[in-house]
Amino acid sequence: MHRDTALPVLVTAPLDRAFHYLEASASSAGVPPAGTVVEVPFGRQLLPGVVWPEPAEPPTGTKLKRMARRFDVPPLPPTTLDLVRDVAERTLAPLGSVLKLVLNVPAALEPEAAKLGVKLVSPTSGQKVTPARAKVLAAAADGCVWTPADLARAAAVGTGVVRALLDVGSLAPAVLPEPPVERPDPDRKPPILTPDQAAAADAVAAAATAGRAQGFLLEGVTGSGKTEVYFEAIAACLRAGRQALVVLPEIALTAQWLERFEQRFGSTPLLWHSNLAAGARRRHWRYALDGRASVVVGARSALFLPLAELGLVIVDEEHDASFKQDEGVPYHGRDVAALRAARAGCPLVLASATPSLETLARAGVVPPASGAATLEHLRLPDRWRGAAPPAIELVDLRRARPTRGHFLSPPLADALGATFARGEQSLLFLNRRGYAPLLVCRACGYRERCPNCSAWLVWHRLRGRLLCHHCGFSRPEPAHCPACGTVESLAPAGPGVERVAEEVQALLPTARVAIMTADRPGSTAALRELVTTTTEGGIDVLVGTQVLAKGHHFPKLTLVGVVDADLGLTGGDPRAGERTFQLLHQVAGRAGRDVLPGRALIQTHAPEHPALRAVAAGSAADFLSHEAQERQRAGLPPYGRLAAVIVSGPEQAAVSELARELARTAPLGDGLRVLGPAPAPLPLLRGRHRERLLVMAPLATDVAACLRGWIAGVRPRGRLRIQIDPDPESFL
DNA sequence: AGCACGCCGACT
DNA sequence: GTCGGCGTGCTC
Repeated sequence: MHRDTALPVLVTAPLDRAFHYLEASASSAGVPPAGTVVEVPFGRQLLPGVVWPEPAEPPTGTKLKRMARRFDVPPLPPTTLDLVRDVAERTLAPLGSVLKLVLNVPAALEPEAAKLGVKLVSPTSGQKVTPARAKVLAAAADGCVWTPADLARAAAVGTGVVRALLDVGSLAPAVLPEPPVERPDPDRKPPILTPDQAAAADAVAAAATAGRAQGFLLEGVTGSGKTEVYFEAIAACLRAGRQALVVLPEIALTAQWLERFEQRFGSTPLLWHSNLAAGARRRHWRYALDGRASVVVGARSALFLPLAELGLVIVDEEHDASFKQDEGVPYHGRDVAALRAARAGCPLVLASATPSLETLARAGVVPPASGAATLEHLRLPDRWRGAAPPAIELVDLRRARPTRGHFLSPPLADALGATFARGEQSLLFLNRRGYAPLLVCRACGYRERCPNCSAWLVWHRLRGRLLCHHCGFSRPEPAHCPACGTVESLAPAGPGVERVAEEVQALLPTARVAIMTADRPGSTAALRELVTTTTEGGIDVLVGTQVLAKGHHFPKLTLVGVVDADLGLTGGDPRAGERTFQLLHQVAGRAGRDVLPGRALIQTHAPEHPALRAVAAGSAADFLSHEAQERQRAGLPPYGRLAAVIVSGPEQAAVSELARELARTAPLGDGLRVLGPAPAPLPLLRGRHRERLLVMAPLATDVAACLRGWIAGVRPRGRLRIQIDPDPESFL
């Protein structure tokens, strides 16, 4: 007879501490270890949570509640609990919010409903055996448990026949065994590597085999064969009996990528992304935890899968801005990957053709931020199969002007015509959805703006609507000016992809032109189909946004046109130049990936901008060292710390007042500086006014701790919110 | 995050 | 007289 033990439980609510509970049932086997996944009554709801390792004093004078149940899954590994702590610490998010990222798989915790199949009982149970029934009985003669649908298909009959045999008792219900999880085979088809690839692969593989916590920057241009390198590192990790995790931008997770994996390893890896069906989600989460998953490939949320035997972490396209989460817990996938690898004591590979300045500094390519470089720099200098890099030219729009109301300069229009005439494909890149970024009244100058945001309404002509790209507000396109009433006076200003596609179609009436954006309705399937059509040569000119930059390989694509290279350079983002370089380099690299030589034309009003000159020269070295110097001088990341504090609320005056109060109470010392408040980049967003303070500090300062203390002293009243991003990537 | 409690304005 | 707005505080 022993007393109930009180155990601290961290619940998936935005709270920063554990609460105490009595064990689910006193008779259950042993005290649940830390990491045990439980369900507890919290307030008047039931929430999932984990038994938390930090011993804390149970509350006095309160009657403890009892846990509702223990879920039938293995305890979360200690490294996952460490990760929750690490991420909460760095992002200033409550522990419970981070835990929610791990446990955000409600179905995975529930016991699986046993799937029922059918199996043969007695082939000669005396019933009348029709030819169709005979076929089913023959198919089921192997004694295996079949799903009714599979059995009917194998016998080439309808499912009705199977049902009938169940009724007469020739077949009986039986529990379907779980399908075995495919294991990628590390020795299935090792590729022939170039000497550079082999050297890089050996370095990472050695670290994976030894279980060494070592970081690598794998740098190589598009087509240089980075994927083959980390496939070999994955193979080494598999041979060592550990799990490998590959994270890539959601959009780069394509069928092509999976095919390459399957060719190398003979089976597909475990997938993890936001559109996963509920059943697959459940299975994959459990396989990650129970060790049946040996290779997981996913978007940034895969970083929170509870992999117990992690032996390798790879971040592909590590520079990609989509690794940064801006809502909820503001984490950066690249940093979380580093934390995971460090906690697991395993190698980390950051791969990119255009690494971020942060990563270049850690690899010592530009001066390291503090002390020595920590990443080993692996380079793949050549394009795979010797394909030549595209010839990149800047088109100065101040000289080569498009005609009024058009957006393609004469050189780009000519190149499009010539490419089409040769039967080759072109790609036009413009990071702007819709037909035109705004409508202007020719009579009175009125412009349609969003009622909830400081933004113009974008005209989507194909949908016949005006849309706000920030809050989703939409209204039908007006027939007359809402201000002065003039009919048919609203004129589009500036280009979107729809308008550029229209211009191409007018220029090349017989060309097959398609628009590719990520937001199209029914996007995933439609997008995949468009990629297939294009690969097969069914499209001549593809006009699209950012989605075009990633992952696809179109053999006949030889011309890339960038309609407006200056879009990303406006605004005060200190990373604007770096971003522009990375994006344009990647887009230009889409041209001529196969035997045909590629060409890229980049239209700009600022051909002298260092980022654009670097793209044109195909060399980043000068630009990056210049960029590094600038950041060093300004004390910006990676040479200093930067955090954003955004105050928002429905009333401008209250927002201003709170922002000023924050500025007044800002902690001084430790070299910490607070700039602002100033209007945030979008001063009105979703009906909320926003002001921003920027915090800058030397690397040595624990900015998270300073922010914690500072914000704790200020109570936001009413509907005011204080939002902290300890590492703002985009400044929205 | 939920969810209750509690305190003030316009209705059957 | 009550219904319901949301500001405030708590959850073992």
